[in-house]
Amino acid sequence: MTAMNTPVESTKLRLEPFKVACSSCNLRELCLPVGLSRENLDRLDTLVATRRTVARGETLFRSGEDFQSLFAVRTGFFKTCVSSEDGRDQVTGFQMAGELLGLDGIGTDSHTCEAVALEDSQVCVIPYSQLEELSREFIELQHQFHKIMSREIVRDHGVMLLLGSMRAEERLAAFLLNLTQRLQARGFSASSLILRMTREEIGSYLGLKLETVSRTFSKFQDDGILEVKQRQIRILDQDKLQKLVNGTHC
Amino acid sequence: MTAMNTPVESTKLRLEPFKVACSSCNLRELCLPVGLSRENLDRLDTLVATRRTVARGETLFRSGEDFQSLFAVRTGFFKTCVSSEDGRDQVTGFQMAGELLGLDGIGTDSHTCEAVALEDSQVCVIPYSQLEELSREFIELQHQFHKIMSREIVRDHGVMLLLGSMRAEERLAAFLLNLTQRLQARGFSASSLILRMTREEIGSYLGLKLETVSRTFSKFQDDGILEVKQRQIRILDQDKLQKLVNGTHC
DNA sequence: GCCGCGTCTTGATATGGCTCAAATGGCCAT
DNA sequence: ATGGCCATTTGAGCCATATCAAGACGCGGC
Repeated sequence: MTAMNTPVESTKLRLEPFKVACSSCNLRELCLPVGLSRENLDRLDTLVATRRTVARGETLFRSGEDFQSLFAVRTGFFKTCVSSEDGRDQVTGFQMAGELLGLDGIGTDSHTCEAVALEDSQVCVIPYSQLEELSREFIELQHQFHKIMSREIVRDHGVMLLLGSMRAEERLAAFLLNLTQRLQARGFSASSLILRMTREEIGSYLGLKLETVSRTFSKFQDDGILEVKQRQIRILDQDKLQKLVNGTHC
Repeated sequence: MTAMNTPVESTKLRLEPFKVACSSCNLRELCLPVGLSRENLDRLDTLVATRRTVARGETLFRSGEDFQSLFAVRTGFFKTCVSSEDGRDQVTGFQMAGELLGLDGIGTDSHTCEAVALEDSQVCVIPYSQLEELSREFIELQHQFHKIMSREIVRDHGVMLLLGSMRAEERLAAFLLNLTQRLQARGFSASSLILRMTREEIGSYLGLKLETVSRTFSKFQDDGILEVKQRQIRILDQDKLQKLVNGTHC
């Protein structure tokens, strides 16, 4: 997919100065511009003026780095990870087109997690101080921004529920349903997807070891719930997946 | 402690119309007013005009309820829980004086978790639409509010790390250190505390069963790390606790 | 086409935390 | 003080997932 830009010297920050407009972006119904009027959309365009390309495997920002901007995923796929002093780390989320990265940095003016591209990606750069300024001027932007932050908190609570009280099969089922739901909202198939992350990354997100993730995929396949060909997944029985999540397993 | 108001008909919503001022509140350095100038503090006072008393065991808001206001804990102690359709539930946090409740409601205009008082408590009511309005007027309020939301996200990521990758002892150690840190910031002892929640609630928060929590407390006592008398905890060896969290156990 | 490496699968075994069960202790209402 | 109830502790056995290990698969580079 997303076969863009030939590989160049990595780590080098690549900004695209050409004008990229929220007002004409096909993600505007999913992203920050939700709810903005035509005219306010134009104002937003003055703010979101640059894009940045991040090659697969590269880091958009790291823990400890100065926080300056939020990023909206334009194309591609990211993971975010936190790590403790002793080197343990935990994937805290996977982000796809239209989703915001960097909200963690606002609280302390420096990032507390790192964001890594899982495929060649492009993000829109949203300078935070300008976003604050603009959101003081029009209420819909303020509103939408607050909603996005709040939903991130709610999402996190959902992950806590998953990590705190679900068994391996339930976790993986919940994960797959969540992914497909989000993909579907972006116009992709509800039943067929390509995983952009490794079993280990899925495991980290779900609080499981990669072997357990792999075994659970195999079990789902044996049970006729999924067809698994490496990272290519087809969902054969959405109902069973849903029932697993709802704890209808006893 | 906090021996206030004699028990009355519960569930009944109790508002205190008398003027309560952020500007003279001893929590203003921990709470929403952080960073506000004298004069802006006065403006904030016009917004935060009522308090609400919540008796131990009562609910401040429930999942599904309309979201109208945020709440700042003035005195007392709360837990927040989310629950899945199948009745599983998960404590997502414990809140003490100066901390905000209700941020989950912004995203969908209705609460997605419930907040229960673990002791007789009092909260300041912060009407959300007025908060938005006022934070469009002065930047410091906007800034502080955003920081609070962002820190909640960062806190949640920390809990994910805990739930996803720590063992029981590490979880409990991290929990105790976090509690004492926050209590200390409020002028309480760093080494002695009274738990306001049951073993089961701690377990839910930490993704453990109550028996495991109890056993781990006992083990910490045997190891000379804690003195445990029911809910009264004294920390005898803060260093060992810290080392447990940092994974220096191998 | 073949090699090498990273990813994934699968098996065997170990174990941390869960489950079930019973006993103890505190506290409130009488 | 007494009884009853809820929270807590503790024990014994079990199970889900981790760990360790080996092999298979697939992909990019030569």
